[in-house]
Amino acid sequence: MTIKARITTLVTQALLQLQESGLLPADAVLPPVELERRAEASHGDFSTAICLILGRRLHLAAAQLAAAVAQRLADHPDIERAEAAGPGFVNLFLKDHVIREALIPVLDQGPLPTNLGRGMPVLMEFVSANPTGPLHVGHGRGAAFGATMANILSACGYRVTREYYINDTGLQMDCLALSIWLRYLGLPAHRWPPGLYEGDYIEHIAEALQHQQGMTLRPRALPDWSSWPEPGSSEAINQWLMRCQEILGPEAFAALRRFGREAILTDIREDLAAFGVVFDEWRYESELVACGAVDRVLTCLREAGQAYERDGALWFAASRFGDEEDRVLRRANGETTYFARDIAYHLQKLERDYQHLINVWGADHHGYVSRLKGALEALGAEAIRLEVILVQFATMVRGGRKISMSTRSGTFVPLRSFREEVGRDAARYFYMQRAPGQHLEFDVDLARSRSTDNPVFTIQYAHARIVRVFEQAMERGYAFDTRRAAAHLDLLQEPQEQQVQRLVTRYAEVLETACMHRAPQAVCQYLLDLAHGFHAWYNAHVFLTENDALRAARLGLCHAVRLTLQHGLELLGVAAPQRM
RNA sequence: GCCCCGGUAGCUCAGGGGAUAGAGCGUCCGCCUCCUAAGCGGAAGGUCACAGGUUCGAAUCCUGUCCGGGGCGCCA
Repeated sequence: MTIKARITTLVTQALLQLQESGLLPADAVLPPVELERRAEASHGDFSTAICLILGRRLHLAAAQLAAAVAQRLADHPDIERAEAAGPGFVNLFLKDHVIREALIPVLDQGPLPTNLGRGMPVLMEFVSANPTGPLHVGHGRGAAFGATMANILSACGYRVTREYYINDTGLQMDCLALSIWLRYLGLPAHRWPPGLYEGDYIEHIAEALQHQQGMTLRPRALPDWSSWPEPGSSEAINQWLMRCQEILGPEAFAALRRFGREAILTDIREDLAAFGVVFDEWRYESELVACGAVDRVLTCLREAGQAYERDGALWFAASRFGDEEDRVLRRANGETTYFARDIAYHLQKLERDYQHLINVWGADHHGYVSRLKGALEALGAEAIRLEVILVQFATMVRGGRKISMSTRSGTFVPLRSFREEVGRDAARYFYMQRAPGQHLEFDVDLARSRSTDNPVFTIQYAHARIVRVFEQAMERGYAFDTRRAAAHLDLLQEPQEQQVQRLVTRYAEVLETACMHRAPQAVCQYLLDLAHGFHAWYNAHVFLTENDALRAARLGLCHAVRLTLQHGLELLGVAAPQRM
């Protein structure tokens, strides 16, 4: 239990006592007590506006209520001082022993996991980039956010499964196969129909294909490209695809598609692993299609009267569920749309043993959310269990110049080169510094700087410094044990070490806040605060003093800080270096 | 045209009905005989875009306006 939860209970009990004593009406329904941490030291460790809220609801004088609450709490052994302030706030100052008692378990085991989630199984889907090319920096933000959020949920007692959904059916995969084949046959890209995939990676895959298959996918006579449909025409891609499939035959074409898919997935997997992002499940859309799940969904929607035929296509009545217009499920050519397959996928997700689903999507999908939820509702599924977190795009700034990212503009900075440029640690941290729903401006130069300008460096440096302190202690023959440290924590009376102790014991609250609000940026901010608190302390006082008891206590607090930094950095996917 | 996100310190952004609005960077002034000065302390810096409204109380909620970013396919 966090200190905050404990004190919240105390305040609630005080209010109940006021009800018993008649100061508050016995039949009043008490709103949940909320405690605030305020920056202002004179506002104590916690402050609450509960009396203002009650005063308004029950038409009572808030200041008098606050005084009564403060009076009830003042004698509690955990409370140093309780005072009514301003128009009706109650400010609470904790006894030092409350902080110390919360600190002692951290000395032994590091920060303890909280149990907010009570083991609830959660499926978290993120990245899920189409296997048509390497990841770019836009995917990087989703990857960093998904991985970090999953870590935080997990640290807060949820049972999290991390899933990557592979969109490996549909037109885009056909285009990938065609692109590889054209490159393999040596046709220069400027003669391809526009909309196909170019780039070095296509060439590498074509080379690998040749390496593996030789020239077996080459027709006896090279196609006379000039007789193929004009690349610029609107139907060029479809016609080129048809010709390609005629030449290769369905099986070879399918094999080509799989080859391209696996090559790209291998690349994506390696890229993510190097970014510290690991998945538990990789699900193929093609398997969903193969097992008939998509067809079943279409049948169900039709039977439910929520789908109809028009212009040769099958439509979902999305407008009945708050969408602007109805949406196509199956095209006139018989192909199902991405939308139809995604309904099947999410229906299947809901049927698996998860109580809650979280999707991390790029902000460009925002219009898609209501449509998907509508379809799930139409099928009688609990769409409410699906939570979609939209991650806004990131802008890169290098040398004062913006490099804008957009799906359409085609300015893709590959995640790999970006990661190699700024380093994994800075990349992961900077991506998480801002709320997911906010546009992010990524300062590449700042992320690269190896100085105090850079928050991730400040934090890592604090960790490395503590490691160094312990090395020095060893060299001087000072033994360290946590029990001795725990026994002398009461000697830590300097303002900086008081501050650091409070920061350390606040960590669990920060995690719970970050978890509930889906706000990993709170962890970044906290770690920076803790690092600053530590550096200030380090600068003001010598830890390795001659005084055995004081030294033990200071080393103990150092140790707790280090374990907390390490824990937080691990959640963010950032290294906690031994030295710098 | 419709939809989403935003406008808070010079810059990048937290906060998102409650007290004197915060952090990092930048600027200015200080601090090493000492465990990493890759550090620390202090100062200056604000009409929370604008106008109405709700409220005992609005940066926060509502409406409108202006400005910026993004999205709107029988692609995925």
